[in-house]
Amino acid sequence: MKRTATCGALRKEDTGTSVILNGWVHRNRNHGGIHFINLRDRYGTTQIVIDQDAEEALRQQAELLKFEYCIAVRGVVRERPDTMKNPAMATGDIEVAASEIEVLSTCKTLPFMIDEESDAKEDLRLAYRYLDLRSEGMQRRIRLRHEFTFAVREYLSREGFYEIETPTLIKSTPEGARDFLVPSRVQPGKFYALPQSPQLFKQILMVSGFDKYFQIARCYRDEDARGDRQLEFTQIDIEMSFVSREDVFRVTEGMFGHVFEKTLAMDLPAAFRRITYADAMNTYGSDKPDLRFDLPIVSFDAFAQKSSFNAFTGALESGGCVKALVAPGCAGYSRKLITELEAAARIYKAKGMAWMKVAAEGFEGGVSKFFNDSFDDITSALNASEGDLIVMVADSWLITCNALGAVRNKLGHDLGLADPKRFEFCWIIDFPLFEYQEEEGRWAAAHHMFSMPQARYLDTMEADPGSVKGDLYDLVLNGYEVASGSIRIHDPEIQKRIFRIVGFSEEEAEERFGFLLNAFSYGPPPHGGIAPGLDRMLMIISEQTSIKEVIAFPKNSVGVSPMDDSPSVVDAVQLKDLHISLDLPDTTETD
RNA sequence: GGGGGCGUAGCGAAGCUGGUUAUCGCGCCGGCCUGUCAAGCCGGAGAUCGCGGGUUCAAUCCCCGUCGCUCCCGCCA
Repeated sequence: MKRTATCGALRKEDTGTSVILNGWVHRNRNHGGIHFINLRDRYGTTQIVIDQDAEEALRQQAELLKFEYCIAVRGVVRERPDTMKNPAMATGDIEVAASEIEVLSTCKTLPFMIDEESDAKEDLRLAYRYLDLRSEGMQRRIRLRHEFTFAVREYLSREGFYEIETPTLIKSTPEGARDFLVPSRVQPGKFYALPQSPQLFKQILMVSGFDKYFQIARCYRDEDARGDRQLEFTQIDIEMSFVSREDVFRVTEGMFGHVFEKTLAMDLPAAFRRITYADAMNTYGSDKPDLRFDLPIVSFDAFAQKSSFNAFTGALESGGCVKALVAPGCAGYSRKLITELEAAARIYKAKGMAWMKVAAEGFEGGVSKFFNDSFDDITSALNASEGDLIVMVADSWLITCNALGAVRNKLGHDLGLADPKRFEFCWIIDFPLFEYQEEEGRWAAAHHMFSMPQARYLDTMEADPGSVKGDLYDLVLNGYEVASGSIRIHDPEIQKRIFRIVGFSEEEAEERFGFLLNAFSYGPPPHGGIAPGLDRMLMIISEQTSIKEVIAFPKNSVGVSPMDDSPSVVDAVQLKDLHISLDLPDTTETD
């Protein structure tokens, strides 16, 4: 019995039609005389009825149907009596009166119920992912993922971009994240790496003249997972020639505008807000600020300076800073709640968090005695009023920013200021090009070595690497970094200078990136690009906090796929073919 | 590498400053039931309380170790 309609299709207008439906038994309700089955497929759910006057054989058959049996039903569409309509169901005006049922396959007792969202533990869901994917929530998110990538392809193709595939077996480049390695059988002792991104290849495609490129590209990074990070993930990789940052921004904004309209029926602003890295850190304590709420961080240096509070003056003397954050209406916070806020600050290495409550006539509690002299000046500088809680951190600039940024995020969350239905994009620009590696005592590329320094720093780059801003940018959405990109270096002389600053010898550069540098000696065009993370983006717009919810077959937090049990031990024969011998730690099980 | 949380029937949870037969909901099995849509009612089966060791007259509960999962810090050019 091949289906003539899907389980989401039938409406009042189909009354009287004879149909065949195929699907899974979602619910089965037997009332003795009358029998209801909710039949489910990708498209929806339709109520099947076996009436009291149906043939005895059919009624007995219905009795035997269990959860998730895959069945075919022949029947006639009929409108439900008015009082029996279900407005919560798309097909709730009708039902199908069954005349024949065929069991296509049976189903064992389920390890967990197929509900809208499963409440089973994640590992169990992943072990039975094929069942978990039947849930309404997973079905909806996988469909959203399809629609999203479809809209991306639609927009970029229309803008003249070519989708070009790049290899997934490539040369290992030790910079950046750890590579996943793939041994070569034919070349004993040699390894391919899986790409961390198509970075070098897309730049080479620019040299080849494909001046607008994109790819929905799988990337691999052998680093520990996080809620928003998976060791295997997908990015929308984009690169363009003869462009400036403005062109990359325009395409990205246009693309997401199109995608949000198509997938969420939502209008985005034509251009996204821009914040410099320094401003983002100073005001929001993060280079990926959540702009759905304000809660700005304010400098407290001036008040700290003239106070007699040693923890603050000490931080200033050692070159640090003091910053404050107003928690609106939180003067009633208990010691316990304040300690929880402090814990958020401590995660990011703050040694402590000072606080005081704003009362009508002065500060109360915590460190108030040091600052009551400046009550009016402080409340006006911080825009604080009675009933607020002021929290402060004194430390190095970076620790202070990060710590208060964490407190800000916690407050935004706890006070319900972060509306999950709002999507606040912003560009973070003017990133430093280099960062100093304390342990190694050298400068390193903050992003990667192929990003262009901004023109005004070209003369002073070697003299003061720390001050150099790159033509680098991130796209941030609701507190997550969702894309990162830059204008690349196409001038071999500038590239050589960058290598020198990060302590990369010409031999080393030649060994690792020789093919790229060589390509760049054959008329490379100026170019730049960006790479939005598809999974993370989908996670945010589907209001999830785990990236696993938008990936059909994700790995768990330790890189295992409980369904197919990868990674796994392999045959000695396979290893021998690959010229590999194992040197395992004692504790490792090898089955 | 480090820190927090969790592990009790097929699933989700409760219990535990140590004490008879380990509780509840869902699912499963049997019965009843003519309009439900998380159907309802009655009955039943199902748990070496993650694993190992220790303390104790007595351990699901306390202690030590270990394994697994989960979130976070580090890491992620």
